[in-house]
Amino acid sequence: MNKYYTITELTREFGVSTRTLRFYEDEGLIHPERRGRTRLFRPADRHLIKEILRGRRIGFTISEIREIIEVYKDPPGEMGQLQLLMQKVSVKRDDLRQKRRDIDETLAELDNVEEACLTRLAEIGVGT
Amino acid sequence: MNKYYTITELTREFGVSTRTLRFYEDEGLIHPERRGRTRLFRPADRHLIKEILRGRRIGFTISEIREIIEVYKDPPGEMGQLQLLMQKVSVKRDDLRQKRRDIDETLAELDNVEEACLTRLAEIGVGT
DNA sequence: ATTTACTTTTACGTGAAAGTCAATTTTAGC
DNA sequence: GCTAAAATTGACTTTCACGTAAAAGTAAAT
Repeated sequence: MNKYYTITELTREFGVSTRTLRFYEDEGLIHPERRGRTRLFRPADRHLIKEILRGRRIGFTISEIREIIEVYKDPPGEMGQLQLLMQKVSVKRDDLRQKRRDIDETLAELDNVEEACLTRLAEIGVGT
Repeated sequence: MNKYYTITELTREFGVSTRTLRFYEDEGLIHPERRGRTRLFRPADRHLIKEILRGRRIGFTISEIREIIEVYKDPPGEMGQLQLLMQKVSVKRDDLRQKRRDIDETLAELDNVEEACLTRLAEIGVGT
């Protein structure tokens, strides 16, 4: 047992290229095992990839993602580092909340666009 | 009356560079007036910039933003175009909803990180 | 008149995040 | 054991969204 995934299985599941996953490894985001030179991805890697892609979708940079991952791996033991981290968390939180507002506003605008479309369609529809 | 803004006024207000605003003009997102060669921004331009930056924050590309702006300027009169547009709107909406979920999940994770930090701080605090 | 503070255009540069291509292995299926 | 499919590395290329530097024009204040 102890399931392994090949790289292409994961590229298919997540809709990314092999280059992308290798890139993430080069960048130190994931550390798949090896059998010879071939990468073997464990469920934990798969899960991590999922989180990386989520971070990517909301606009985190690779190094921001790496930073978060490393905090999970080993949270800083030193006082100053901890405080710095907490500041960053706070900034990120504000950033994400702003993004949420932006999204909500944009969703509302999309509703407007759609309504305008429907109106237009009705006009045209009647005319023909 | 009829207020004008200079380019640096706006860069200061929005925290972007002059290069950015000129770039947006090159890309056809804004069309400030001119006195001689100097750009004069009207309130409408200012408002548009605000929307551009909002689009940017949630990860729209320049051409996506341009597309939205042009829809506002003149909504397509042709049936096929309208339907295409509505499809795009629908896709965008799904995309934004996904992003909102991503954000909520990440906010929850940030809470975890913060709690871990606080726990750590307490441990260290007690020890010293 | 000169300084100071902006503003302009043109053009090349940059960093992030991959994409693409080529030239080898490696592995799996028979 | 062979061959086709899959995986590897490495180098080069691309796209996006500006940054940066140079050279020059404008405008108001001193």
